[in-house]
Amino acid sequence: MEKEEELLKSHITKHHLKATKERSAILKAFLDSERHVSAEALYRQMKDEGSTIGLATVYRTLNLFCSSGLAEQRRFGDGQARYELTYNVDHHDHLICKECDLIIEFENDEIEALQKKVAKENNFKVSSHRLELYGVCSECLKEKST
Amino acid sequence: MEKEEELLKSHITKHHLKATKERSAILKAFLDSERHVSAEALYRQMKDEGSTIGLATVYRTLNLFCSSGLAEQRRFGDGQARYELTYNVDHHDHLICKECDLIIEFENDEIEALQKKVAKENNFKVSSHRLELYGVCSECLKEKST
DNA sequence: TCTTACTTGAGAAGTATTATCAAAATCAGT
DNA sequence: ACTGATTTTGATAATACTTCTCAAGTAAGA
Repeated sequence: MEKEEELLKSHITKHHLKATKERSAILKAFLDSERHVSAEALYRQMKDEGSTIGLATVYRTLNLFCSSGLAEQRRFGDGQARYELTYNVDHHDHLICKECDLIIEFENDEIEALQKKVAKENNFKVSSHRLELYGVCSECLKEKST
Repeated sequence: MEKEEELLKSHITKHHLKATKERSAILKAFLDSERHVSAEALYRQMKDEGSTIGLATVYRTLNLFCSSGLAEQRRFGDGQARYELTYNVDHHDHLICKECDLIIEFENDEIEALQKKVAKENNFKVSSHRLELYGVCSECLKEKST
């Protein structure tokens, strides 16, 4: 059994929830999907492969992943929430291309350290943060110059 | 006439729009409101003071403020968009208390510089960015410990 | 196996925001 | 100030995304 599956199972047991085939199927599809997938996109992807699982269940299950620590919800400007696997993944931030929706992840320890400093100066206990840089990626910049 | 009023007027003239009493009233209320006000909150605030301006017009006008460079739209996790005056205000980021919704603004040039560096390394042309730290403010921390 | 409690799919409902449209208001040119 | 063209307005419908509701189905534990 994969580690993600184990984590989900332990969360399910701990909270007196139930292991269902729908949840396994959605986890499998989620692990298979591209990072930053939306509920709608995951639903379509599964449907195209013959699944009959409803959209509401996909939403419910993605939220379950978030509460079990497997995933995190992100929102980048466009209305849709996106979900990304965070288990065993270091914290990172995002560069988002407004032309082609490319999302690049990056890590920067110096920025993290400065954030901690700012929080301390304001007597804040920070539980999460997000940093997003919006702009145009190199590919789209090339296209624009032609 | 205040500077903000002038800026709005020049945007209106430039784009062949019309100066209306509704727009003046909303601008006045906006300048008077707390920072990071939502459309709904601004609408209620005005209504409570006797205004009969519709919610749709408040939304439209806040968007107008954004395109004229007076304001910027922000989204902090909860579904609502918030608007903040940006004219003559330096760029800044936010600390958000999840307990009491307190929002603290801060500026940090070192972080800004590091962001530029990251963008450069990824050949990104950044047009905007946002950094938000979510957590618990000092007041709420105090309350929790009692 | 039985019972209880959780989960499911379908569609209704909710939330935040934008679109539609007829009536009213503003602007530019006289 | 008058007029006509164009924009703006308020009310409400529509939209987009997500959660809720509920009856029927299913898993877990005694």
